[in-house]
Amino acid sequence: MTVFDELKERGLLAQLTDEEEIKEMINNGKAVFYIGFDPTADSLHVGHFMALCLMKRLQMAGNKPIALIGGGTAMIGDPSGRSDLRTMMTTEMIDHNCECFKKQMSRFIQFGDGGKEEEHSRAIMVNNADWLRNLNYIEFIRDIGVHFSVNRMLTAECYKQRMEKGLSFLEFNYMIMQSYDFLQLYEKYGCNMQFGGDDQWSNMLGGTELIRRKLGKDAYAMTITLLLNSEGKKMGKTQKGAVWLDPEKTSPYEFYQYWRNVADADVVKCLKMLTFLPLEQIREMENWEGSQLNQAKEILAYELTQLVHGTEEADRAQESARALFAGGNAAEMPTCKLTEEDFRDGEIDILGVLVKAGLTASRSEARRAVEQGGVTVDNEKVSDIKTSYGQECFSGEGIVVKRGKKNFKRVVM
RNA sequence: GGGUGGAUUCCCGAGUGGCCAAAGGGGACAGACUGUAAAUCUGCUGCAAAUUGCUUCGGUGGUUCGAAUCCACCUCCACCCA
Repeated sequence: MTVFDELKERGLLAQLTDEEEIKEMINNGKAVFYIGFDPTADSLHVGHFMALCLMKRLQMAGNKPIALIGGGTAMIGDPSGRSDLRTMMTTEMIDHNCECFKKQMSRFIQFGDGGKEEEHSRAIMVNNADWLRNLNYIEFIRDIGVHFSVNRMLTAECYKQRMEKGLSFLEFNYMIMQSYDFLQLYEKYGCNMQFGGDDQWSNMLGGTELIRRKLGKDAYAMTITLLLNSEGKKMGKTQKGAVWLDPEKTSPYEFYQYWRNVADADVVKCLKMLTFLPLEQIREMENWEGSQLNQAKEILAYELTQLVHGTEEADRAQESARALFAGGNAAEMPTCKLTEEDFRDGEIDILGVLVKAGLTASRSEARRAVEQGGVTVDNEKVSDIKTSYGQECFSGEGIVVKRGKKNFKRVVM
């Protein structure tokens, strides 16, 4: 099966400028493509992960990836899919985030050192801060700005949405910056394709048009389907925020649990779009129903955790989850350590334990959880908010505190 | 630059002198039912030493016994005119 067919079958392709041409190029390893990542946070998230997987798939087919870090575009902020102005980030923050991105990306994609001997498909990483931050305004608008029609830009979906809520001139320029990136990469590295999330479509078209007008050359763009759940919301978000790839921000266990808990309707889609499991195997799972789907969820969770955090972490996460939900006691469990200071007169009450363990945000919330019967200690329901524990309870194995069905913490001293 | 309408708790949105920690909805969380799913029903949703106290309604200052609510100035946003 060719890469193109595989991508298509997995439901990853959304919009393409020229299907035949793109097919031919990527199937034969002739593409030099780029995907841009704006460093708006200090870790990559699931959305980026999809893009990285796409990069990997194309790289395996012999195409050359360019990972573009948007140290310049992040200074502006992409208005696409946003209902309001992004908070402006300082240059220091952006640069810090760029560093974090670089580290994380190197885990997924093989980068070359730019040496002459290396194979064509080694990836390169560039930062658009290098050419965007020092632009000369007058020169730039004469040279590049002249090729953009405001009338046309305003009809782009991403701006249309903002016509209601307001759009600043700063953000309005985002599309031009991104288009300019494409032009730069085309000239410097012969980059002939751009891939990205479907919300980037208009920005990407801006680039292909700019290249045509400026150089008279053809360049292509293709978007990947946004990963939406059955309710039409972006996946990879929890109420606490995004599901991060950084283990410090989202632990492997939490990461595993996120996927373990996806809705029935979304499992197969996720398997197809996010994992590298062979399609035949996934097709088989498509016929699974009812509680059998639970198995598919376990596979999904394991596969993804492995891809992101490695086999060892995936095993540990899976083991913990199995043990905990089977009612047993797991060796591997998120653990919290108490210190002398947490005790008053040698004791700590249940509310204190919940807060310390990070299972509730405040004592009030802890109180509510207990009052509603949502708290268990070593599988015994705690119903009195005044319940207290002496230091000796936390020695050795400690105690396992559970809030709700899915939040566990071992508490030791 | 001129005019008009706005800013309320996670979000939407009521409230226009005390009965307001602030209606209603959404979301989140917890319970029942389940399959660590969905749907449904119930509870709950500022903080705390908890029948009470404290902090909150864009910001600062003021009027008042008492302000989310009235006044002044400021900041930000949308719309109309230039």
